[in-house]
Amino acid sequence: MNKIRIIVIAGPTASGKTALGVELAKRFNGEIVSGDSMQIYRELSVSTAKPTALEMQGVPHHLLNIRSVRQSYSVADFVQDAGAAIQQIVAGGRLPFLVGGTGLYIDALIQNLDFSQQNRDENLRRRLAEQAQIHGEAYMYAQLQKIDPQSAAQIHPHNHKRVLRALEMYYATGQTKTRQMEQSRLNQSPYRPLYIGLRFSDRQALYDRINRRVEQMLQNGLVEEARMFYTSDPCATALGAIGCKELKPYLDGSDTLEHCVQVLQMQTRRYAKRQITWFSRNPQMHWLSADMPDTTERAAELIRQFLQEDTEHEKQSL
RNA sequence: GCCUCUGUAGCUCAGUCGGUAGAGCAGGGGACUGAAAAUCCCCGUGUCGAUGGUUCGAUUCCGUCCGGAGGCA
Repeated sequence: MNKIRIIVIAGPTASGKTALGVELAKRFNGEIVSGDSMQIYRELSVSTAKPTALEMQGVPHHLLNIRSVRQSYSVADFVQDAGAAIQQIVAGGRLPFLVGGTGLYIDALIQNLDFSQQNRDENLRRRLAEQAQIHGEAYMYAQLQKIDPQSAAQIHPHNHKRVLRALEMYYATGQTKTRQMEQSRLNQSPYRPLYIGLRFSDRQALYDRINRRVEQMLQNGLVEEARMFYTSDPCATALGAIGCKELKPYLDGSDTLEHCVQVLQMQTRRYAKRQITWFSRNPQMHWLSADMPDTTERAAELIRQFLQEDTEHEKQSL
């Protein structure tokens, strides 16, 4: 069975992924699947720099606005939703482009990590959190060390969220996280990806863009969006989004707008740094300078080669 | 003009009873399998404002100068 060809466009926030993705999709008869954990939310548009209808230029986009801020969402949902969207695109004879900055989502999809096991249990999670309250986090970590010493060794004792998650995985299924991950890795990926990454040789140039984009968001109605957001009963997932939470002190009247904006810019810069770290470890990434005039041409050339190689590969296997 | 306080990391400041210095924040690096825009880990050399003096030795004590803040005229 032939693998599905997919173009992945990754990079830190504000690096120009959206524009590049649209331009390339137009040239190669493509459609876009958003690889972004927050643009799925209808109520978050300005703060997530979600592409506007104008920016989309008629290119179909999948997985935008598919949830309300009240609904949680996770990698598992994404792998399923994105997989379905890609099937649909391919069935229509078009080339899928996965464009986004959520490294975990992208890797989980392309590597076909297995989330089919029912190892998630909200009630269990709540009980574990209560246990942690009563006995302390160190106690929970010790528990994990006994049950699954391998993952305990990989998780820092202070990373409570992951310690509890590893315990949840075990208690929900009777199998350790280590074991489940081993099995998940055995999965064959149905995809044949071409990774294109956008980067800046000068970190400051990226930071300048981030700072300016936040200013632009304010002009586009960021404060209003944040105000609405907090009246919409947002779930924990949405509450983690960068954008609204930094403006909360201003909305509450406990800080100035100016200072909140500075914090927002700072948080966005840090987020970009984490994204860079994540994508840097992908050995298959083809890095292009985001601020060069010929970036689109170089990306197009990579895709041409990629599609060509793939065709030859298919001929050989016939 | 006089008096007082002050000048130490990018910022806010500790500190050294004289043996060349350390916190917070910022920043940098890293990890990452069901909240990932989340969560977590690691990283502190800087003409101690400048210049003379005392001293074996000065960022620390003394003098002068320069910058900043406040007070009195």
